[in-house]
Amino acid sequence: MNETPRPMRRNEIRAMNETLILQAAEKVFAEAGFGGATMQLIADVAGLPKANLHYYFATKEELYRRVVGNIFEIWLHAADSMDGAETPAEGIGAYIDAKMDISRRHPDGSKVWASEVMHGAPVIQDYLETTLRDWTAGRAALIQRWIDEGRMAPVDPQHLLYMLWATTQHYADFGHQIETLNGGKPLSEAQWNAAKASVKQIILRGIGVL
Amino acid sequence: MNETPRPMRRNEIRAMNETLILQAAEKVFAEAGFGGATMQLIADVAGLPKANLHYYFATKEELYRRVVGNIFEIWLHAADSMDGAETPAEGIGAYIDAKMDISRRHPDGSKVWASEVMHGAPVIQDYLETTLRDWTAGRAALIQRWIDEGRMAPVDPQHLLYMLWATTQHYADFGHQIETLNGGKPLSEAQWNAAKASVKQIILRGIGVL
DNA sequence: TCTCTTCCTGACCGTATGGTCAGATTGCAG
DNA sequence: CTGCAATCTGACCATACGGTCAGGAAGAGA
Repeated sequence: MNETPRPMRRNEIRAMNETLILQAAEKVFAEAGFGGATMQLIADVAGLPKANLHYYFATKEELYRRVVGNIFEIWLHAADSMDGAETPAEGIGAYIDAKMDISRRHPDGSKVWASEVMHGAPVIQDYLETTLRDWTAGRAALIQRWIDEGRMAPVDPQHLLYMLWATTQHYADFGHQIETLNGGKPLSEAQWNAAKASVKQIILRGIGVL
Repeated sequence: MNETPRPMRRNEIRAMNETLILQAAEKVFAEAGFGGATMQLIADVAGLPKANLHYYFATKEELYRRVVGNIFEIWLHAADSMDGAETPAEGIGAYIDAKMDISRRHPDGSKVWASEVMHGAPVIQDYLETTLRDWTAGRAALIQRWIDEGRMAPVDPQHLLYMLWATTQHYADFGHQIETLNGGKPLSEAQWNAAKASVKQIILRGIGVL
């Protein structure tokens, strides 16, 4: 029953508690939505008194904003895998892999993001209109270049991107449905690989690079 | 300023008000989520006093359950288009058309459904485990039959279904994102047709029937 | 017309929520 | 060791929420 006597540094305390709160918040927001989530529940999950949450994050909305921002960063960086690619098959295949991994490893964050967009993006509309718009334009141009060079079938780049987002994100957002249809059990390692293979197979053949 | 003097029949009153409330509820639940929606706001949108809502629907959860049930019916019936098909291309193409039309015509309902599943299906878990499971098994078997007959490429039927759901539903659930990336304007008639065509093109080629 | 049932609604209630604050505790610089 | 600033938290507050209810208004059947 001896307690760790080591005193904590100020920096450590702040970093640790912020992380603790953000993790708890992500989970609770994912499960209950912004409106359904309560600061009390987040505090309980984080193992801190509610008043302590308000010490680190002034309002519920500020905390929520941070959670959404975090997942948005992860989401955006998945595109790096698409850039260095030699071929369309390689680039888009890697992007699918990356986004499927996000769905698997950050299901809560994915749900929070989906929920935010679904409700009209009340707090991250500016992101959509700047960062995301630029990002999308860039990738659409890259895909269009591939098409112009005759390296893949002529499809609408925008709708291809939507399909990639939708399909990969589905495994996080509708994970509960998938789990139910899987006999109530989460997908196994092998099943995740099969899912990735299926998605890549259909889409890559669909754009004529298989 | 003359008011319509015709007295309303009992049946009419009930049917009209229930419809009015359900429509308002669908909209509000879609915009705010279950937790974020308030009976007061639904009442305002419906143009009725809040107490009147509780006369027709005892609790918020009962009202929500009805909204979810309604969209689930529509969602399930979209599969009828898949059944009478002569070829896989025809059947799956028609299913994509039907589900894209649902996304377009019932975006609010689609969002409510997505939100419900995303949050672990707290009120319609039984549907998932019975109706949806049977439905899915049936369609997967149909697709598998097509594959066995060599009429389409050998893909995992389950993951193909997920891709169909994800891609079509995306145009409703992430409609705000799509709208933002479309310069802030909703998709036009022509753009919706282009979207349908793109989705069908990629998927149908992806399963080797184009 | 009269009676019964359905429909309607303003006022009200208990509770839970987001947020505040004064004061205790604790790491840290000098 | 001392003083300061950062961290912590139980108690508290105003508000908004879901839901109730008594009593009035209005069709329906005789």
